[in-house]
Amino acid sequence: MDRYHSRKIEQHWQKKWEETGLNRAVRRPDRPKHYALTMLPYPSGDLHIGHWYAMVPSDARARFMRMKGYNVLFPMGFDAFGLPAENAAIKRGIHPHVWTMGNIERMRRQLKSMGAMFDWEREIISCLPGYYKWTQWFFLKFYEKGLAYKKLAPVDYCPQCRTTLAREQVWGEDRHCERCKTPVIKKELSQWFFRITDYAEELLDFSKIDWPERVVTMQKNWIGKSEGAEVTFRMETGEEVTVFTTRPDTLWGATFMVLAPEHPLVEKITTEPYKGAVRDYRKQAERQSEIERLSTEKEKTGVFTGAYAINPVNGEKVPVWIADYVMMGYGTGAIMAVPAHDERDMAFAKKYNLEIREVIQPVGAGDYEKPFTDPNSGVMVNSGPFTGLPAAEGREKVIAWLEEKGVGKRAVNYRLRDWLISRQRYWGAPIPVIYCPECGTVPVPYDQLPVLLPEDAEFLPTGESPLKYHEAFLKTTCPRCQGPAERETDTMDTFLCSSWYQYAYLSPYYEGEVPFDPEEAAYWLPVDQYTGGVEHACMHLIYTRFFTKVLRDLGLVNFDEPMLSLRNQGIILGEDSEKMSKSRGNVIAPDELVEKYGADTVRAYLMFGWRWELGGAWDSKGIEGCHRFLHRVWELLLAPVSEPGGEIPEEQVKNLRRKVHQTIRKATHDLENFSFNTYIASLMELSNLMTKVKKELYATEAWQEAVETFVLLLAPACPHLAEEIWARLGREYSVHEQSWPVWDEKLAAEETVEIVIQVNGKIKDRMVIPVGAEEGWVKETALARTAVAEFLNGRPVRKVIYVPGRLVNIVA
RNA sequence: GCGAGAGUGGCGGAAUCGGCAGACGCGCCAGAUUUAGGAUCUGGUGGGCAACCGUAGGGGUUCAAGUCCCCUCUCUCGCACCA
Repeated sequence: MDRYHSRKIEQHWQKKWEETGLNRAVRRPDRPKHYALTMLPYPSGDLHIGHWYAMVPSDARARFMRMKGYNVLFPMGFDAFGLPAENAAIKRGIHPHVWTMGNIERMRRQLKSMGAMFDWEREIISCLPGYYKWTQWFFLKFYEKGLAYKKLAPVDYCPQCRTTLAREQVWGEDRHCERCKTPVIKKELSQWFFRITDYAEELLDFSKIDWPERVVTMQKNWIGKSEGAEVTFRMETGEEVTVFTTRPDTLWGATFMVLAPEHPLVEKITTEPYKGAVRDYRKQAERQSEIERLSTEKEKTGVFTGAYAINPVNGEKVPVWIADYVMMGYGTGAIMAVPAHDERDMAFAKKYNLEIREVIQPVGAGDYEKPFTDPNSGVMVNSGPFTGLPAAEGREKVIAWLEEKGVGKRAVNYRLRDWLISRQRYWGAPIPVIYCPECGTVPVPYDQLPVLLPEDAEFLPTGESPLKYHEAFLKTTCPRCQGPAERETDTMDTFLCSSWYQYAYLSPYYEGEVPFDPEEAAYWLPVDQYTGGVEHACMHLIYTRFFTKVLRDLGLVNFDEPMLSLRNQGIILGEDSEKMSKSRGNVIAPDELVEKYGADTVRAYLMFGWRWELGGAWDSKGIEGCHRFLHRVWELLLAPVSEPGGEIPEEQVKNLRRKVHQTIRKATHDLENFSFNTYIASLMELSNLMTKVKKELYATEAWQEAVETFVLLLAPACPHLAEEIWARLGREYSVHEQSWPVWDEKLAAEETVEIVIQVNGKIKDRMVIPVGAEEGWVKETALARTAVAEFLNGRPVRKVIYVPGRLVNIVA
C-alpha cells in the first residue's frame, strides 16, 4: 500500500470538490439552514497563520453542521478599501486598485489551499463598484432617515504632508507625523456623521443574542449609559451653561465650574486679564491626544477664565475654569465641580486652592483623606431643604425640584459618540452627495449610483481629499436645478463596507431594487454563527448591530440582530511567545507548512494545539505530532492485516464498540461547544485503542463500524484525508455529505466502574463495582475493605457518603 | 486608575454538576528495528527514598475545592480623569 501523500490527495480533492460544486450553497427549503460566517480578511498581502487559526475551526464547525443535516452557507470575501492600499501605493507607486486586486488573487489561492468549504461563487470584494454602489445606497437611506448629518470635527493633520492622519500614523509622545516627523496639529473639518447614538438604548439590549459575556461587557462599557440630571448655570454676564451630572444630590457642594478648553463659550466669557493665559492653555490642550489628556498619571492643569457663574440651587457665585480633563466630546463639555465628592475635582481644587465643601456625610466612620464618592450611601448635609436625606433618595427629590424650578431636568447620558464616517482619502467609497450653490446639499439620485471612484485620481498627499483635485469627478451638475455643482470629495470609513457584508453574500453585486435578493434573505438570514477576533468588540460589532437595526427600520430585514451567536478565537504568537512580525523574524508562513506537511496537518494542529479562544505560541514540534497522527490514521484505517481471523474475544468487541460510541458523543459535544482541542484528542484516543485491537478484531463488523465512524468524525477537521480514505474504502462520494454519526447511550455505557474509597477525604483504596450497584451494598463493601479497617483502627464511623459511580467517603 | 479574563507537570493543555488532578499531544528516558543517524514501533514519565506533598500565594465554606467565597501577587486584553 502507498504511503499518505498529503499534497497529492489535497490537490486532487480540491479540484474534484470544485468540479462537482460540493460547496455551493443553494437554497433548499427541505432543509434547515445554517449561516456560518467568519470575519473577512483585509487583503494586505499574504495569508497569515492567524487567518488560518480563525478560519479553520470555523470551517470544521460549518462542516459538522452540514453533516448534521443543515444546509450550510459559509462564504468568504475581502474587505478591500482602506489605508494600507494607499500607503503601499505611495511607497511603491502601484495604484491601490492594482495592489489590492493582486493581493486578493494571491490570498484567494492561499485560502483555497486550506480546503475550506467556502462557496467561492458568493465571494464579495468591497472595493468593486457593484459592491460599493450599495454602500452608497445605504448612505442615502441613512440620510433620508435623518441618520446622516454634517458637523465640524477635529482631525489630526500634518502641516508638512498636508494630509489628514489616522491615529496609527501619529507617532511618539510629541505626536509627530510618521512620514515627515512634523508635529501634528488639529484641524476642524466639516464631516459626515451617522447618528448611532439614536440607537444607544437598544444597543444595550443583548437579550436576543448569544455572545460572549466579555464582548457584551465591553460593548456596555463602550456605550456607557449614565443617569442623572442636566442643570443650567447662568453666567454673571447672562450666558447659560448646561452641565450633566450623575450626582444632583451634591449640587450644594459645587464650588466651581470647569469647561472643556474647546467649549464655544470660553471665548465669550473670558475676561480681559485672563485672555492671554486662556489662549495659551487652549493651544496647548489642542496639541495633546485624547489619551494624553485623559492620563491619570498627569497632574491636573487648568486656568481661570475670570468669569463667575451662579449655582442655581443656592445662588452662590462660583468661579469658572477651563481644564483639559473635561472633554468636549462627553456630556455637555462642561461640569460642575464638587471637590468633596469627586477625586478629580478634589485634586484640581487642592492644586488651585479652591473651596472644598462637604455636602454628603458618610454613615459610620468616613475616610477623610479621600473624597467620599460612594453614590449609594451617606446623608446630605449643608444642602438647604434636602439636608438630612439619604443621598440616593435625595438625588431623586433634587431632580424633581430642579424640574419644578425650571433650572434642570432628568437626563441620560451616553459615552457613545456619533459615528464619524468621513475620510479625507482616495481609497474608499465616495460619499454620494452633491453641493449646489443654489440648492445646497443634494443627495445623488439612486439611479445615478454608483458614484464611481475615478481610477486616475492623484492619490498622493495633497492637503485635501484627493478627489478634490480630480476635475472630472469634482465638477458635476446639480440633480435638482441642473446648474453647475460639486461633489463631496470625502470617502466613507471602511467600517461601513463591513457593516453589511453578511447581506452582500446573499447575492453578490446584486442588480435589483434593493441591496440583496429578498428571497435569499428570507431563507438564509440572520447569521447563525459568527466567528472572529475579540479586537472588533467595540467598533465593527457595534456598527453592524446598528446597521441591522436601521435596515430593520427601513423594512429590509425583519429581525433585530445580525448575528445570533458569536465566538472569538485567540491569537497565535511566534515561537518566542511574542507577537508575530516581520521585524522580529518570527512569522510562521502557512504556505510553507502546507508544502511541508499538507493542509490537513496544519488544520489538525491549529485545532489541537490551544484552547481556541485563548491561542498561544506556535510550536514547530507540536505540529510534527499531528503529522504523525495523520500518518498513523492512514495506516490504521487502510492497511490490511495479513492474518486476520482466529478466536474473536467478545469482551474486546464490546470495548471497541463502547469506545466508538463514546467518541461520537464526545466529538459531537466538543464541536458544538467550540472545544476543538478535545475533539481532536478524542480522535487520538480512539485511534490509540483501535491500534491495539486491530489485529484481533480486523475481521469483525465492529471493526468496520469503527473505521467508518472514524472517517466520518475526522471529516470536519481533515476534509481531504477523510475524503481519500472514504473513497478507498469504496464508499460513495462525498464523505462530507454523509450524516454525522449518532451514538447509542447503551453501547457507550460502561458496565463497571472503578470508585475511590476515601477516609476523611483522603484516598485510601479503590474498587471496581458494577454500574448501578445498590448504595447499601457499596457502602458495606467499602467499609469491609482491609485498607479501610486498618486506617480506621477501631475509630467509630460517623458518616458514609456515596457519590454513585465516583466515590465513597467515610467520615470518622 | 477602571473594567474583563487568565495563572494547573519541563511545554501546549485536560478535568460537563463541588467528587480519582494531569486526558491527549510535545519533550524526555528505556527498549525494538537500523551499519550509523533519521524515521518508525513498544513501554515509561508531576515531585519525593518513603510517609506524604502537589492546580500563583494566604485565609474561609464543605464529608469533599483546580472548581465556591474573601484577601494578596503576577500576566494578558479592553477602556482611558466619563462628570
